[in-house]
Order: sequence, then structure tokens, then C-alpha cells
Amino acid sequence: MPAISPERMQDRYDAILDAAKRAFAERGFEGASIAEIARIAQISDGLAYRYFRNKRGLLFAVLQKFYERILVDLETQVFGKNRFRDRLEALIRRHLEVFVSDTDLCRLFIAEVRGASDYEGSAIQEMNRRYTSVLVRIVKDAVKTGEVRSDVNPKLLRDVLFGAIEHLAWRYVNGRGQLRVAQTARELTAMLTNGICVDR
Amino acid sequence: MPAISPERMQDRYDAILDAAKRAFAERGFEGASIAEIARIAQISDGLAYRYFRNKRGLLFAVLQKFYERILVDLETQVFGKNRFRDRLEALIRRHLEVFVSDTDLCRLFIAEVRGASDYEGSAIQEMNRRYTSVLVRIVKDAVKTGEVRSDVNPKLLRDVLFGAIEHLAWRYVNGRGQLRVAQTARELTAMLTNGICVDR
Amino acid sequence: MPAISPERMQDRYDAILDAAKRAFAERGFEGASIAEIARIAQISDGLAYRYFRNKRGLLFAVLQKFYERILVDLETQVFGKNRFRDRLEALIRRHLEVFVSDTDLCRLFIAEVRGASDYEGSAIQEMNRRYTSVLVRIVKDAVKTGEVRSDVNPKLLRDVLFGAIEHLAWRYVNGRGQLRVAQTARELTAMLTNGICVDR
Amino acid sequence: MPAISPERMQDRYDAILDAAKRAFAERGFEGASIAEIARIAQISDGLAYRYFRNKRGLLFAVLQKFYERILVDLETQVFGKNRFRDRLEALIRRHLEVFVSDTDLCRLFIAEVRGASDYEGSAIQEMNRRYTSVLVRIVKDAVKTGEVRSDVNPKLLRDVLFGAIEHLAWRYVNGRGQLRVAQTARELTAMLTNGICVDR
DNA sequence: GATGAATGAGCCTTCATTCAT
DNA sequence: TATGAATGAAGGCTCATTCAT
Repeated sequence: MPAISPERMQDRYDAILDAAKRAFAERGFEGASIAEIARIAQISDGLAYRYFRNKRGLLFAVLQKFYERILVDLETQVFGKNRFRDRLEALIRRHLEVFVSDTDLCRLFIAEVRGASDYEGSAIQEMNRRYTSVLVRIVKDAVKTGEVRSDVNPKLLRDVLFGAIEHLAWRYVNGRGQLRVAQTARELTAMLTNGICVDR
Repeated sequence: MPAISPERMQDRYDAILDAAKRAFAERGFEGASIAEIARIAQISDGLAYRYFRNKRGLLFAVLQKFYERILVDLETQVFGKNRFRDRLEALIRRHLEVFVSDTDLCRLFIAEVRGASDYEGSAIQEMNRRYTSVLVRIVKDAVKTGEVRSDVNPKLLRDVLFGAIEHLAWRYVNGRGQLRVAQTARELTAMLTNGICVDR
Repeated sequence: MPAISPERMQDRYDAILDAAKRAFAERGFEGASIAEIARIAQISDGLAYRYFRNKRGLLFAVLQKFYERILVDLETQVFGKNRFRDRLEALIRRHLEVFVSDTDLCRLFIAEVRGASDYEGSAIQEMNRRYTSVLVRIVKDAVKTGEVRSDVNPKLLRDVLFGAIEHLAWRYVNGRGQLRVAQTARELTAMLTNGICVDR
Repeated sequence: MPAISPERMQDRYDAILDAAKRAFAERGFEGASIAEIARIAQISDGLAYRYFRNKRGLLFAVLQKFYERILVDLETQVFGKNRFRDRLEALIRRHLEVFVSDTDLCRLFIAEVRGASDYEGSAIQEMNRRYTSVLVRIVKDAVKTGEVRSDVNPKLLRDVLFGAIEHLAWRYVNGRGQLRVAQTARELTAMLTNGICVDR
């Protein structure tokens, strides 16, 4: 018989994760302290280290959970459509929406993790790969159906799309300007599918 | 009458800046210490605070100087061409080249400054604006000459292009993969000018 | 009626003691943790505190058991001889052998216990007293038989002998140099019995 | 011109060293904290790290200074005599006196340094070597003059003597029993020079 | 102007021990 | 009896910044 019930352990785990999410979101990784997180979660400092390897592991767990959630959402939205253009626009829209609904977590990932050395080979990187591979899959499908030209480089497109969105969402994430989700999704879809030049 | 000549002051300034550039490039902002920078520049710790407000100001000065240099290079390359496609490809190629020639400074900017709160309203941000506005200018010119469709959103294109390049250069900056400058410039130009779809 | 059989309790006790012996020997007292000992003994952390007062008590129990073993061995060897010189050499040889066969436990005792304040009045100290009193006994016997001068101070001799051996064994215990047991026993016996000076 | 005078630096250095000596002596190495030492020396915590590498370095510096002092004293006393027995007795007496006059430093060295891994190859070890080599020197001299038998192993004698003294002084150092310096010096000298046996 | 000594706040982590289950 | 979750104190060290010289 364990000293505490599995339910309570799970509650603790969730409480710590939630506290960390809030603290990291509000103050960033460096700015937040284990002591603060423990206080919010109403646990002792040391207990955090029983549930998570260290402060960094806590950050990764927060983002892991985040990615699990948005990955399911993305797949649901994208594969609910059949035509490539609809799928692409759905992907763009959904991805933009994440920046609106989870602004702090997005900033956290971009600012504190994606550029760090321990990102390489991490579980977060694997989640990111799965997330962006949704685009690669729909492009490959569309090449088969003839909707997309066969000489298109899917990985370049992936970089273009996710790089572009991150770039334009960054202003919003940092509290300046707004993010017109539907309109941007339409425009970006058109730009990528049709190109910007008059004649070709 | 100053105690030291203006020339010597400038030398000092340059020496500190150069030392900071090296230290920040090698160890990142947090990893570098004022003591180390002072040692490289062969000055005392305290003197650094006479030339720069604080460690952060030193970082900004390093990147300011960097931006001044690459801005001139970009304009030279881009406006040396006449046709829009050539200008676009030149811009992309030049921007990619910067990631190759100044890898550390690019990582520095992306990882340590662009996501920070003090970037907003800073001189660095202004330099970044000037740098990316080169693209906006050539697009507007091309709309006038009929090379680019008039319904293209220049700012969206700017985000797409610079976001895309940053995204694909990030792998290279972090030491994994290589950066095929010429080929990527060609492919990306084609993707943006022609679009990815077969019919439109 | 106990919840577990006395046999099982004894097994537990022995398992913990053995685990502690290994952990302390490998990492020293500070370096070893209760958690590690519990893991080796396949018990929980808390259970260790039912069998031993605390970490320190565990260490003392380990050394207590050790002393019980070497005390019997020493008496067997020493009192198997009749002449004083033979007894003395046997004692020295046996004592030196312990440093070779139980190097880690010797270091543990010397480094972590003998200099500590809680050694005073402890059961370990009592064991040590019994161990060293073997020398005192054979000296007193030898004074009666006329083998040893009656003005010899047995306690001073005890300090000289055990201090000397510890001093010369310390190098060996710490991994530098070797310990020539038989030769050292002979030389040391001669030095103490005959003295170092030519005339007297 | 330095920011503070060399005299003031030396004063600081001495103050820290003295504070450390007191703190270590009273509470042992672990028991003393940098904060406490800094408070006694009336400096800030951080400043201690400018004068000494770390807490361990501080301890070594304290003992280094101690050894320098007692080495000079020992040589003065020992080489003030001519005959071997007088020299030996002077060495023993002087060494015993150190345990009386600098009890805490002796305990510090024995308990906290001599058994530690960083002692090996340290400056302290070198000082210790010089200190004990005084005995080796007088023995070799005495072999030449015929006072000591030529088959005596000087290094074994060194271990016997210093090991013996440490052993018998340990009780005193730990506050139990007293240390009869003159009497012990006489007895020990006799024991070592004449041996303990009646006939040989 | 230049120095570098001095400051002191700040933070992660470990681990012996307790106690609810 | 046994578990192991929970506690929480404790401390060395770094480093940006200031200021006396």
C-alpha cells in the first residue's frame, strides 16, 4: 500500500505542473524560482524534485503536456478536411489560434527552449517534429492527388510556413499588435498556393 | 580637456566592443561575464561601465554594429539588380549568407535579444525594421512595374520570408545540418513567386 | 506477537548492515545516503530507522560488527604463541593484515569515526579498547616472565605501536604505496624490542 | 596605484585567515560557514572568494601558515642540540608541545585534512613532509656518528614516532586526559633508544 | 580617467528524518 | 511492520554593480 493514493500523487503532479506553468508564463524560466512554484502548488521545495528531475525538467514537462494537447487539436482540424487548400488553411488557422489561446506557452517555448542546447534530442523536439510533420503529410498526399506540384520541397515549405507564422505571431505574443487569425490564414494560404507574381 | 584623447577613447570603445562580441558569441549572454570581457579588452572591470551602461547595453551595442554592417551589404546586393525576381533572390541569398558568415551573432540576436522585453522600442529593433523593410520596398516597386500582383500583402510576405529563413537557418546555427545558400535561395524564390499548387 | 518473524527481522537487519557497509566503504559516510542503502538492501528509506537510530548509528553498527570479527582473530593469533617476541610479532602482523583485507573499513573508522566527538564513550570505543588491550596483556605477562623490563609503560607502548601502524598503513589505505606485512612486522618488532641505539 | 594599499590588502588577508582559524577551530570545517567567517573578519561573504579560492582553500591556508610556524620552531629546538638522544628528546618534546599550544589546529589537521583526498599532492602535504623529515635527518646523522645502528629504517622510525605521538596526543586533543610533555618525551625517547626487552 | 576591491543579493539542490497511510 | 511521500533547513558560490582611491 503506497503512502499516498495514486489519485493524490496525480493531483500533486498536476498541481506542480500547473504552478510551474503559471510561474514560467509570468516570469520566464530564469525569473521563476522553485520556491515560488512550490508555494503556489502548496508543497515544499524539496518535493518538487521527487516529481521532476530539476527546474529544467519541470519546464519540459509543462511544454510536453502543451504539445500533446495541440497536436491532437491540429490533427482533428486538418484531417477533417479533404481538399489540400482547405487542409492547409485549417492548419494555418489552427496554428495561429494556438498563439492566441496559449500565448504564454508559445513565448515560453520560443524564448526559453527552442534555442537551448538541451532541446536537441529532447522529447519536446520529438513532439515538435510530430506537430510540423502534419504539414509534410498533407503536402505529400496532395502531390499524389495532383493538387500540388511534384517538384515542391515539403521540408522547405514546412520551414517557410512555420517560420512565417512564428515570425508574424511574435509581435502579438509580445503584446504589440493583434493577430487576425481568419484573415491571415486566408491570405497566407493564397500566397503560398498561388505565389506572388503575376506571370510565371 | 579630457584626460585621454578622443582617439584613445575610441580605441578603448572598440576594444571593449570586440571583446564583448567574442565573449558573447562564444558563451552566450549569460555565460559571458564582465570580468572576462574586461580581461580580453585589457581594461579593468569598472571601466566597462564608463563606456556602456551595463552588460545588456554592451550586448545591444554589439548587435547594433552588426546590423549596420549587414544593412549596407544587403542594400548593395539587392539594389544592384533590376528585375524583381533577381532582387528577391539576391535578398534571400544575402540574408542566408549572413547566417553562414556570422553564425554566432545571429544566434545571439535570436536567442538572447529578439524575445526579450527590452527589445521593444530599442535601437536594435529599429535596425531590424530597416533591414527587413528592404523587402517591402522592392515588393512595392514590383507592384508598380506589374511584376507582382497588387493584392499581395507586403508585410505578410516580409514575415513569411524572414520567418522562413530564420526557421531553416536555425538548424544550421545550432550546428546540425548545413545551409545550401544558392540552392535554397533559388528554391525559395520559386516557391514564393510561383506558389506551390498546380492550377490556380 | 510480532508482525514478522524474528528470523525475517534478523535477515532485514543483516541486509541493511551489509548494504550500509558497502555504501559507506565505497562513498564514505557523507557520500552515502540512506536512500542508497535502502535501495541496496531492498527496503524503504523509513524502515532503516526502525532498525537503526539514524545514519550514524548504522555506521557504528557496521564498525561494531567489524571489530567483533577482528578481535577474535587477533586473540587467536596472539595467544597461539608463548614467547613475548613471537606474540608481539603475531600481533603486529595480524593488525597489519587487517589493513590489507579490510582496507575500506579501516579507512572508514579512521577517517569518519575515530576523530569524531561521538566516538567518546561509544560501543566502538569500548571495542577498540578491548582490541588494543591485547597488547597490554601480553606486555604485563612478559614483565612477569622477565622478558620485558619492568619499567616499561604498557600504555605508552600501546600508543606507540598502534599509532605507528596506523601511520604507516595510512599511505596504503589511501592507495599509494604498498604494505609489506611480514617484513614490516619483523622490523617493527625488532625496533621496539631492541631499540635503535648502538650502546645503552 | 591600486584601489587599496598593499598594507590594507595584507590586513584583510590576515583578518580573514584569523577569522577562519577561529571558526574552523571552534566548529570544524563543516561546522563553520563562510558567512560566519566573513562576519568575524568584518568583510562581505563574497570578498572571501577574492582572497581565497574557496572554503577549502581557506582551510589549507590556515594550516599552511601553522606549519610554517611550527617547522621553524622544531628546527630551532632540535638543531640546538648535538647528541642524538638530546635531539630526539627535543623533537618529541617540541612536537608534544604543539598539541598543547595549538590543540585546535592539530585536531583540524588530523580530522579534516590528513584523511581527505585533496591532501595528496597539496602544499600542506609538502609542509608535513618537511616537518617529519627533520627526524629522518637527525637519524641519518646519528648513524654516521655511530650513535644509531646502521640497520635502522629511518622511515619506519618516522612512522613509529609521529604515529605514536599523534595517537597518544589524540586523547588530549579531544579533551580527555592530560599530556605530560616532559615525562612522555623522556619515556618515549628511552623506549625507542633502548627497546623494551630485558635481554637481546 | 582608470582601477579593482568590495558588496551582497539570489538560487538550486540534497538529504536526513518524520509521519500519514 | 512497512512504506515512501513530504518536509524544510542549510549553504556555497557567482557576478553585476558601486565607489573609494
